[in-house]
Amino acid sequence: MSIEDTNPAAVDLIAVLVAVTDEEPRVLTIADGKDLPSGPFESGQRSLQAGLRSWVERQTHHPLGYIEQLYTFADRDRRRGGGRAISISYLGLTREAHARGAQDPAWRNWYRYLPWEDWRDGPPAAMAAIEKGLQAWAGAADDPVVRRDRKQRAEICFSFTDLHLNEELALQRYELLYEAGLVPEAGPAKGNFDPTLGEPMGHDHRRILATAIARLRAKIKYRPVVFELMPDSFTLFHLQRAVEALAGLRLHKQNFRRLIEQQGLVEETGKVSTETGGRPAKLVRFRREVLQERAFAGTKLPVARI
Amino acid sequence: MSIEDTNPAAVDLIAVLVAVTDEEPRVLTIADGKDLPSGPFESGQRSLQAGLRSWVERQTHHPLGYIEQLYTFADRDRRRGGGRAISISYLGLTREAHARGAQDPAWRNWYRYLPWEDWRDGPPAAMAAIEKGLQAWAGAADDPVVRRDRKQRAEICFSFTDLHLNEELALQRYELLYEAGLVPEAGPAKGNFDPTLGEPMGHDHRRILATAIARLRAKIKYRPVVFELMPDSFTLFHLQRAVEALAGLRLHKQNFRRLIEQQGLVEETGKVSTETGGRPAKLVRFRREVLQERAFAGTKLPVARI
DNA sequence: TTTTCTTATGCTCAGTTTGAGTAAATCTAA
DNA sequence: TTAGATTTACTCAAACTGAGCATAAGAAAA
Repeated sequence: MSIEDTNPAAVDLIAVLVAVTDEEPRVLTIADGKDLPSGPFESGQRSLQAGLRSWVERQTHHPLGYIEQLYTFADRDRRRGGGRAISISYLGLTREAHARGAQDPAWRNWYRYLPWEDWRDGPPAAMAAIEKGLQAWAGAADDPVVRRDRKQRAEICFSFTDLHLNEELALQRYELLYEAGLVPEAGPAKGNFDPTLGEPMGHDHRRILATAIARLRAKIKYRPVVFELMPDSFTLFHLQRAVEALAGLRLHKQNFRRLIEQQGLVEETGKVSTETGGRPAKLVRFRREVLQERAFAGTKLPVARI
Repeated sequence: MSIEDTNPAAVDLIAVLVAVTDEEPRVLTIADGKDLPSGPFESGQRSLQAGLRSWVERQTHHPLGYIEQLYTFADRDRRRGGGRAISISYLGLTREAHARGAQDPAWRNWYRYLPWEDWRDGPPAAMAAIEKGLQAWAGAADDPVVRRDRKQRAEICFSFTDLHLNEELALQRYELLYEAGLVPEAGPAKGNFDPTLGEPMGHDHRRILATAIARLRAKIKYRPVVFELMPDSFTLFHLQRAVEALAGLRLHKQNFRRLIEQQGLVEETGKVSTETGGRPAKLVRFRREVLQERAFAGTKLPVARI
C-alpha cells in the first residue's frame, strides 16, 4: 500500500493530432504513415501536457488549439532492457500546416486506417468482409452461449440489420475486429487479411487512433471543439462538412444550422462566400467568448426545483 | 521523434474506490483519511487495469464492478532518486465491505473533502467562504481584464447568482479554489484556511478525488453504472437516493422513476420493501442484460435519413 | 435577357421528450 | 378507524426534434 521505488519504466507520449482538410479528417503520422508521432517524456518538462504541446508546436509550426489526454497503457509488446514501457496518448486538435506532400511526418485521412468508420456515402465496402468475418468468428465458438454473445456484440457494434452506425463506438468496433482476429495487429502474421479492412499501423497505434476518434466524436456533441479545426471564418455548411467528416455521417442540413444558431456559437462576419455554387453563403466566425460565458454540460437528470 | 530509452520513471497506481452506503457517497482512504490508496505498478502484471483490479480485490474482499482510468500525471512534488514519478489514477465502483470502523483503510464520505459539492440540503455552508475568498482573489488582480476573467470563472463554476450547481464541474471548482489559494494544498503552509472548505488530503489526492467525482457524475447520465453501487435488489427511491448522493442534488421523484422505467433498466423482483414508512415499495433488480442489448450513446447530432 | 440549376436560408408541423404537479393507492402507527 | 407517510399512476403545457416544403439569391446556360 505504500509507495516504493520499484520498477521504473520508460515513459513516452503518443500524439493523435487531428485536422480537417478538404472535408476529410486527417491525422499526423510518421514512418510513411505507419506510426503516430511519439517521443520520450523528458523529465525537465513542467507537465505532461505542456511537454506535448511544445513538442507538437515545434514539429508542426501550428498552434495546438485543444489538447486532451486519451489513455495510458503499459505496453506489452515492446520491452526495453528490464523495465516496462508506459505510453500516454493525447488527442490534439489543430489545422494542417500548408506544405502537403509525401513528407514524413505526413497528414493522412484517418479512414484509411479505419475505413468502416466512414458512412458518409452509405455503408462502406469494408462492411461485407466484416460481416462475413464476424459471423465466422461467432460460429467458431464451441459454447453456444459464447456464440450468442459474440453475435450480439457484433450486432451492437456494427448494426448489420438496420444499417446505421453508432458513431461513438469506434473503439469497440476496432477491439472487436482485433479480438476476432480480422486485423493483422491481432496475431503474428496469420496470413491473409482482407485489404478492405484498412491499413494497419505499428504497435497499437491503430487502436489509439480508434480511441481518439471515439472520444472526439463524443466530444463534439457537447463541447464546441470543432471550431479548433476550422479556419477563422467559414460557412455553416462548411462547418457541417467538418462535423460530418469527424462523425462519419451525413447530417440534416436545416436542423444542423438550427442547432448551431440556437446555441449562439457563431456570429456573422458580414461577408459572404460565393464559392459554394448556388446562393452565396454568409461567412461566420466562432464566438470565442462562449467558452468563458457558458459551462456546457447539459444535465439529463430530472433535477428538483429548490 | 523516435523512441528512446531515456528517463525511466517510477509508476504507481492510485485508486478512487467509490461506494454508496446509507445514502452517502464514500471513498476508500488510507493514512487516517489523508490519502487515497496507491501502490507501485508491478511489471509482472498483465495490464494496468488487471493489476489494479486484483490489488483492490485483495484489499477490499469485494468484487470491483466497474473500473475506469481517470488521468495520468507527472508528479512534480514527490521526486524520487533522480527519476520522475508517474501516477495513473483509476475510478472503481464497488460496495462497501461490512466491517466499518476506524480501521485503516477506511471508507469516508467524499463530501468531507469537498463539502461545497453537496447541494442536497440547499447551498452548503462552504459557499460563504468560497464567495468571499474568490471575490478577494479576483479583486487582487491588477489587470482589469484578469479581474473580469476571474470573476467570470468563479461565476461559471459556482453560480453564485442563481444558486444551483452544475454538478459536473467538480474538478474545475477544485482547481479554481486551488488557483485562488483557498485550499492548503496550493501553497506551503500559508497559514489560516477556512475550515468549512473541507479536509485536505496528501499529495494531489483531493484533486484526483474531484476528477473522479466529475467523471462519475457525467457518466451516470448516459451509462447504467449506478447499479454497480447498489445491492442486488432495491427500490426505485433507494436508487434515486444513490444518484442524488453522487450528483449532490435532489431529483424530482416522479420524473426520476419515469426515466428509469422507460429505459427498461430494471425489473420487478416480485417482493416489496416495507421499510420505507408509507406504502410499501416494489423491489427491483438491475437488468444486467441491457449491457449486452444496447449501446447507450444517444446521438445529439441531427442525422440525415439514408 | 430569360431560364435553369444550385445552394442558402426561412419556416412549418407533428411527434416526442421534459418539467412540474395533482391524485389515488396502500401500507404503518396512533 | 384515522392520520400520516410513501409509492405509484396520470395529466398537461412547454420545449425540443425529425422531417420536409418553400423561398431567396446567386451563377451558368439558352
